[in-house]
Amino acid sequence: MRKRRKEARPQELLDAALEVFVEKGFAASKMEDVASRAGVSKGTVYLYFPSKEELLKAVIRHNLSIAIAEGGGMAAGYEGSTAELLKLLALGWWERVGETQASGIFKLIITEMRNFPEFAEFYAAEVIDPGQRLIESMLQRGIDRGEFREVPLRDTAHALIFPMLMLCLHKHSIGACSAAMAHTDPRAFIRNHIDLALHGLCRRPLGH
Amino acid sequence: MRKRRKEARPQELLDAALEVFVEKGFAASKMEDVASRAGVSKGTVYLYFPSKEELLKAVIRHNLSIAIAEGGGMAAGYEGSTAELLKLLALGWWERVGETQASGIFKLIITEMRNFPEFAEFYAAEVIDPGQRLIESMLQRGIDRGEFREVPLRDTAHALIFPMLMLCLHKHSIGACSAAMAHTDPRAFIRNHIDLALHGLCRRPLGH
Amino acid sequence: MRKRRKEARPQELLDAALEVFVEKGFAASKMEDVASRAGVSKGTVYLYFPSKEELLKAVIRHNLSIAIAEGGGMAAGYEGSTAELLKLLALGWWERVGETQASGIFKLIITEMRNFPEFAEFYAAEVIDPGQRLIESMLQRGIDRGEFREVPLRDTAHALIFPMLMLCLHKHSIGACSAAMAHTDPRAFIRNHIDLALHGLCRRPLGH
Amino acid sequence: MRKRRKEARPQELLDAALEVFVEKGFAASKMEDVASRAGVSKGTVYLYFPSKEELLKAVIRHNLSIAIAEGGGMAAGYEGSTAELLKLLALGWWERVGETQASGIFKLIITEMRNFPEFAEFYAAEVIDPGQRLIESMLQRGIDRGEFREVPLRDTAHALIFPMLMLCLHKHSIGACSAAMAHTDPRAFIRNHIDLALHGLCRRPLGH
DNA sequence: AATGAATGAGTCTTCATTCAT
DNA sequence: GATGAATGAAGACTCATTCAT
Repeated sequence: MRKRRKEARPQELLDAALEVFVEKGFAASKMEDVASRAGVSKGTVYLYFPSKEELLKAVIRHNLSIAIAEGGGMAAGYEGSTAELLKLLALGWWERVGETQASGIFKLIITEMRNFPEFAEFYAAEVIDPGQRLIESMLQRGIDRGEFREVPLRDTAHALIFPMLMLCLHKHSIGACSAAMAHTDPRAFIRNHIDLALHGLCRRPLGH
Repeated sequence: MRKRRKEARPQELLDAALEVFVEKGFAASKMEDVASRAGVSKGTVYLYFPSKEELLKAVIRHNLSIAIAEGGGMAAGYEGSTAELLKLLALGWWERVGETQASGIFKLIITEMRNFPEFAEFYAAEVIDPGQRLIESMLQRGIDRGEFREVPLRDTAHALIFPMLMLCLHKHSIGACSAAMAHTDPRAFIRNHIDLALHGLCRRPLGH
Repeated sequence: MRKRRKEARPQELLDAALEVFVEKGFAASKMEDVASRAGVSKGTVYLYFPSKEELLKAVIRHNLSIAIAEGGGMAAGYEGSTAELLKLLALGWWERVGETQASGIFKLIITEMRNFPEFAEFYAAEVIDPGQRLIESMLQRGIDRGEFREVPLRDTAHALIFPMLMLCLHKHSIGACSAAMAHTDPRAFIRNHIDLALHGLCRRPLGH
Repeated sequence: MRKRRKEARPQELLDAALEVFVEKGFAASKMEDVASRAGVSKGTVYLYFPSKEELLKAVIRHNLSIAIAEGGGMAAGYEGSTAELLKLLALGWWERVGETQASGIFKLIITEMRNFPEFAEFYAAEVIDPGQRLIESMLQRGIDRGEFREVPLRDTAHALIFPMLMLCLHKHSIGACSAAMAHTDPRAFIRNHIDLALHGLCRRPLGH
């Protein structure tokens, strides 16, 4: 237990740090809050991360990896309709990222990117580009297979992704303030959002 | 430099504060930065706002008023098709809010809402509710006039609004980091987004 | 009226300053408080006194002069018993100093002397010394006339003066906090104090 | 210098704070002065007291407790003459309070009471009342035993106490400015003060 | 002379970071 | 490895003082 604990420390600290950073924002977060949320003392954090800033970077690297890893893979080798695939992808991503604490990473990124422009590069290269390429390739697949009409790939990809991100942001801002304001059913929203887009994408009316 | 401009000062300070707060985040912003961006000294800010927190509140109140004021009005008395109206509304809002500094307010709101939950109430009552009701009423108009198919009003309204907000956030986070990452043409994106949604909304294929 | 006002300014400012300084202490007093209590604006104070410190010095000089002026004179040429003279002197001083705002000067002196040791010299030379000499000469008069027994002049003078000063301090500290704690009847206290000193507590001389 | 002395720190800080506050006055005292007089750095004070004002309150509570504790007790069970008892009490109190740093508390109280009226209540209830009752009961004892003539208890108690307090104030104001002005022999003064009160100035009761 | 907007030095207070235990 | 007392740089805020009007 002691031993296991020790090896789990960095992970526990990253989780605690993510929570605190997302909740308060990086600048307003205190190392002591991170420490106590992880159940250790102030000094201990410094045994694993040399500074607050490095902790932030580690938090971002770690959680973006998760988001990235969850994004890929699903699409490859899928046989069914692209419409179905898009819906599966969106709901799967939500389940594996949006519903976990890792979803907060997007709030963090948006908040802190201007203070740490070094993230921009990393984020663009590792998250935006692959994500965009993934969606664009799926749109292209739909177009190629005659499912979708011709649409501008980039803007349409964004139009598909943005509401998903907003859902994450919403959850960690106003949605965290009171139950009343939280989205009652994010999955229903996602289904509707994809439906709407698909209706708009498809050459002919979808059957319902 | 000692100019006497008591009347213009509050506005200048609010503008400077918005810029700084959006850029750095509230906690990481220094009052002195706000002051110098407004061309005054540290102490002067306190002649007009009693504390950093009150300055934030004033910034939010002021800029949300702007966003609200721009949102309403346009729809009333419009005679044309709802599709056209939606598109006009979206582009008009972008022009009058999205393209101005006031667009940063949404980043600020999302960032700071958990630290100042009092904003949540205000924001929900004064921005989200009216905005949502506006969009929902337009959707209903489209449905009533036989332009749109039946859709869930709330989720669809969100699906329409979220990409607009993301555009604002984008502009003030990654979009501000380098020209390369800025959205090359937000208006084209909006047109495409609304097009896509309208395609999805309309009972029959739109003519192009 | 305008003209008269102008000439009265310094006096009005000194009075206002004394009140504020005695109430809050010098360091905690704001020039603006002094100004507004005198019914003028911040800048005006500086037309009459070059700095807060100089204002303090002026306040002290001015009010000590009053206390000094009231102290002397009365004794000279008095014909009656020294006991009577002492009582008259004490009550007269209370009436002319203790009951006026000028009584606060002693609180101010005691409070600020260590911060402005330059006052010590002035105070010692202009107030303590003359006051002590006055009382001592009266005690000597009583002894010379066979009214009083031989007592140590200096300590006895202090023993006579200290309660008078404490009465001033009391009035401006705890006595100012609530009516309940104010001395109900300072004159009765003074009469008793002098009586006690003159009379003695004991029915007959104690054996030592 | 990083010593680990959590236990002794509060006491050291209270002592340093008393000195500084008495010397400069509360408002003019800097936390850093308190810290350095206690041999620690600025930040350390805040590990033990949450604000300057709370530090003041703690200083006052702590030192008044001392003054109170020293005041009581002595009188109970004394068998000798009341005159002797009064003298013992006065000299004992001076030795245990007046000669220590704690004597400064009276200057602090008088100075700050109007700024912190909450002290007034505490001070009245815990110091003035008990002190007065103690002296009054001793006067009553003297009267009951035929040692003293009938005197007004309250005013006479004040007349006995006030010079003792003035001695404290004197020590921390003018007495601290130069050796020349310090009371050369406070004990002699006290002895004389009590003697005077006990004895009376006059050879025989004055006729009125 | 009088005003009060503006300034910026000075203080309180916080918190990332260090290091003796 | 873990702790938490201690540090001191940094930032919010105040207010004596100045000066254009």
